[in-house]
Amino acid sequence: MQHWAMARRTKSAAQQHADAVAAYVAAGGEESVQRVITALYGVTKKLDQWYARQLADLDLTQGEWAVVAALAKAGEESLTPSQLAEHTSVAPSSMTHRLDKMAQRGLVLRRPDADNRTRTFVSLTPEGWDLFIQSIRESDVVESDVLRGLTARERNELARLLEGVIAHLDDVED
Amino acid sequence: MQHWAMARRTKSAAQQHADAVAAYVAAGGEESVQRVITALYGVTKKLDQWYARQLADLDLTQGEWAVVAALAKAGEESLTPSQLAEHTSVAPSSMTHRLDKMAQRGLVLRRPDADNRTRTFVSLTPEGWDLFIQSIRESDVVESDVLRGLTARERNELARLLEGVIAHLDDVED
DNA sequence: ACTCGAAGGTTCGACATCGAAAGATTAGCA
DNA sequence: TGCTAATCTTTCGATGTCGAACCTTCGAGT
Repeated sequence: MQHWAMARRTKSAAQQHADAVAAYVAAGGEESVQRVITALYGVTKKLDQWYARQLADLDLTQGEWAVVAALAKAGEESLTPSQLAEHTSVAPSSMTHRLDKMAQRGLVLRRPDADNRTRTFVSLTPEGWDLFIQSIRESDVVESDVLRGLTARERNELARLLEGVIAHLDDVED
Repeated sequence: MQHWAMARRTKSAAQQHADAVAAYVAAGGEESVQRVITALYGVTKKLDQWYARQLADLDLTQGEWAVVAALAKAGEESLTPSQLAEHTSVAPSSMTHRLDKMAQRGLVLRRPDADNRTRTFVSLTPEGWDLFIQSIRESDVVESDVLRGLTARERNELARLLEGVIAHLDDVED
């Protein structure tokens, strides 16, 4: 048996995680910190891969989905293109063409602000809402699957800890 | 006091998290799942914003950093452009120009494989390693700051739970 | 009322990324 | 050996994103 036969095997997610943490710690990172941060990105990477496939099925871009989700989270309130750019981490100039495409497809609606004519309001159409709801339901299945290694108790504990991190997020130096 | 005076205020990270979970649950997602997944992305979003600033200081692209990190994780072994594309979630064709730029800058080194002349090995130069180590040390400071809302015990518990999720990641249907 | 600076959205040129196809090499097999 | 399929990298045309400049409109101060 030749050693290189195994050298090119695909590594498990756990092994990749361990390798990454080892590299970060070797470079001077603190272990408990790197374990958490690396694990966080390990999980989101796997989720992102699945989302990419789901979005391809819906013929949606990652960025277009971000717009739908941001508008859905805003509920009844409309958002401006600038606010959408901020929420979806993109340059305002990029939002113009994105909204053009989405409006043409009937997912969003642009409406001028009567009080301030430099401003434009964007909102979800019923089709946009349908897309959002359908997507969330499909995602929920996979997300549950990703978390199935945890008991209900552990899942709640995980949520509690992460929300504890979020609670202090605004205090972090920008 | 007018109600709209507060309507445009920037929301706290915790409030944004709560809004997002509410929207997902309203759309049919299961609450405990959505709390975890949403919190996960809430934390990484904040981290991504900080990384973006740090990378801008180093005059590095997100994608270029991903290449440096992937090579560092591989340790002494070299990786091929295809493997790098796989690891950094990018099309192989995109890797060509990226490596061109990085090689010209002296961060990576392209070396032909003597055994298989269609293949090319890529490795970090000493300058690339320096960049990696410097970056990790700077990141570690902010990452620690992000996690400072947790006690040492909680941080270990968080790492344990996330690693539990990762352990089952390979079983998830692709 | 007038001016000037700020804010919001869009246009523009430059560049990164993508998928498809090409080019080169290797491995399998008759 | 010779043929074919597979693998790996690169090239190419199309598209999305970015930062800067531009245009319009609002608001504050005189």
